[in-house]
Amino acid sequence: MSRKKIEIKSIGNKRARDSCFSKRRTTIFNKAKELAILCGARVAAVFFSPRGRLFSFGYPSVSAVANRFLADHGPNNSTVSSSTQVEGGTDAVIRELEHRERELKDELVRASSQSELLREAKMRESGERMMDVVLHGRDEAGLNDLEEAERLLTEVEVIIEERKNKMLNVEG
Amino acid sequence: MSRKKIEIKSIGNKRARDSCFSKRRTTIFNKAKELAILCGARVAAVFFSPRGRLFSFGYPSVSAVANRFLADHGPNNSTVSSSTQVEGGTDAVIRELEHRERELKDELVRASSQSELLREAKMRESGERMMDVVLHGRDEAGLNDLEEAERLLTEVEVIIEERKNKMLNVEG
DNA sequence: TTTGCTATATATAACCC
DNA sequence: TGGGTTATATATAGCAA
Repeated sequence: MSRKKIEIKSIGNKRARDSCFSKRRTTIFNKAKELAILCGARVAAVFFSPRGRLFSFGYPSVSAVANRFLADHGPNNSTVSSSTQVEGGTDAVIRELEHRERELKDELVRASSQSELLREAKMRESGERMMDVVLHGRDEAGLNDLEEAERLLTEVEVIIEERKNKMLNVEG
Repeated sequence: MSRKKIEIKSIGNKRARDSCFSKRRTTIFNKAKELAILCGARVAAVFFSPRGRLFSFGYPSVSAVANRFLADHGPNNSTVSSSTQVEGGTDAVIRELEHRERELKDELVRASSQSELLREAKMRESGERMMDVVLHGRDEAGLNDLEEAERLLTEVEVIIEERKNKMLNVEG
């Protein structure tokens, strides 16, 4: 696409393939972010590299978008979307999700205002519980546990994003 | 970016915003597809338009990519739904998707038969590192650490969602 | 919502590190 | 894996339909 136009077919050379993936992935994630900011959209992207490594990008976060996606395409909902089109609606579902998201954000604000130590202690505790639930998949783990784990995830993800942004601001 | 360079900030004009979303989304999905073909990667992208409509793209499908999380990191399998090709989805398209999904599930079952202990160990290790980075906010934690933490978060989030969905299926 | 147009802005292949 | 360079290939803002 520059010194030479290439066919869109599998790249044989391993080095070239990996390099291509790395560069294009970066570009696509950047473009996804631009799209989100420019248009007020929510985006999530999950890529597996040729070597099987996972890369993801989300705005405002992968989980926020994933939650909404799963709600639309949940277990009891056999709707099928094409890559360029989607069937209508479920405005009610979307409204509910947005409401839930707002609650989560409020919760975040409250959490952020707490003392760092308390927050850290609570989080570590929750984190351990979360990893336990996730890893062992105990059947006794109820919805509440899972939802609590989700809340923690959201919180952690936001913190990570903040750290990353701060870092990028400093570096860029 | 053409007749004029624009700032990356929310576009006020509604018509312009929608148009921009439509064009850029198409481009990004195309680039994601190119990446997948060129590099043999698996990609999934889920976008919500400014108006709240869902657009998704996956190669080979959104569900295949989502399921790969589970195959790699958890004893889960489930249906998220799928997206594919283009154009008006009809029964034929749906049947094809369902068929493909079944194949992918079989593939997943095989993948899941690998040592769970190894997976668990790897994940716990990653989880501990993540919590450490997040809680202590070590400045030495570079972008790579944060991005790794993000990757883990995404994985965990998917697992939790699946557990929740499974639970909801059983209970309700 | 999407498409066509066209002058620019970006992305990127091939090559280095 | 990223990071840099340079000559091209693409993407795209602004308008119009």
